Amino acid sequence: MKRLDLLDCCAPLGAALLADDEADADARLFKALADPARVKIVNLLATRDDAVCACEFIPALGLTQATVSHHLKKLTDAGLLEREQRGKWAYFSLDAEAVARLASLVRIPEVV
Amino acid sequence: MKRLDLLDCCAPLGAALLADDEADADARLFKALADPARVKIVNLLATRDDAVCACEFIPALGLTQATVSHHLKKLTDAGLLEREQRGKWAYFSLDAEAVARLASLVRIPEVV
DNA sequence: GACACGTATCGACGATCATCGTTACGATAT
DNA sequence: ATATCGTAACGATGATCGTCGATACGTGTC
Repeated sequence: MKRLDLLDCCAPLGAALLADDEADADARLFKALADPARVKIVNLLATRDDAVCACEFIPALGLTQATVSHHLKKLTDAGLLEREQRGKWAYFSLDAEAVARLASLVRIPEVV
Repeated sequence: MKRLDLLDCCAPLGAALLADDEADADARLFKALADPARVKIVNLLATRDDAVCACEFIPALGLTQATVSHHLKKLTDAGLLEREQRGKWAYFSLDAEAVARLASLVRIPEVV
C-alpha cells in the first residue's frame, strides 16, 4: 500500500487528535469495565449509599472468592473503586471523581 | 468458604441488580472501546461533522491496513459506527444513538 | 475482458485475560 | 500463642485479543 494513493481520496488530517497517552488512559478506563462481572460490581455499588463488603459480591456474582478479589483489584487499580479496611473485612465504594471523569469522557459535543 | 459466615457481616442483597444479559451488553460496549486505537478512531470521528474515509485512519493511527480494518469492524459490530460505501471507498461515522446509549450508561444517579 | 486499487478476511503469532485451587497474609477472638 | 476467618496473592490453564503478512473480494477504469 503506497501512501500517495491515499491522498487523492481523503481530506488531510484535521483538528485535535487525542495524544497517545490520553488514548491509552481512556482505553484503560474502558477496559476496567469490559467484563460483565465488573459491570455488575459497579452497578451494585451505584445502587448503594454506603460501602459494600467484599464478601457480598461472591454470592451476587456467582464467582469464586479468588475471582471476585481479582475483579475488585482491577477496578481499584483503575481508580474506579475505593477500598476501606474495617476490621477483617474489606469494604468497597465508588470513587465519585473517577465516575465523573468517565461521564465526561463519553460526552461527545457533536450530538449537541 | 461457608455461606453462613458471610451473613453476619454483610447486609442482605439489596435492590435492583443488573441482569446477566444486561451486564453482558454493557461490557460488550465498553470492550469495544477498551483499546487505544479504537478510542482514537471514535475521537477522530467526534471531531468531524461528516463521515471519514477508512484510509484516513491508517496514517492517523500508524497501524497496518489490516489492523485498522479489524478495529473498524469491531466498532461497527458493537453498533458504535456506521459504515457507508462510496465508490470503492468505505466511510465511517459515529452512530448517534449508540453514543447516547453509552452516555446514559455511565450516568450514575448516586452522584446527583 | 484485464488491470488497478481500496477494503475485508484468513492464518498465525505473541500477549493479555478470566477463572480457579491453593497458599499466604492480617485481623479478631479465645 | 493458637485458632479462626476474610482477603489477597501465587501458579496454572484455556480463551480471547492485537497485530501483521498474505490473500481474496469489490469497485471503478482502461
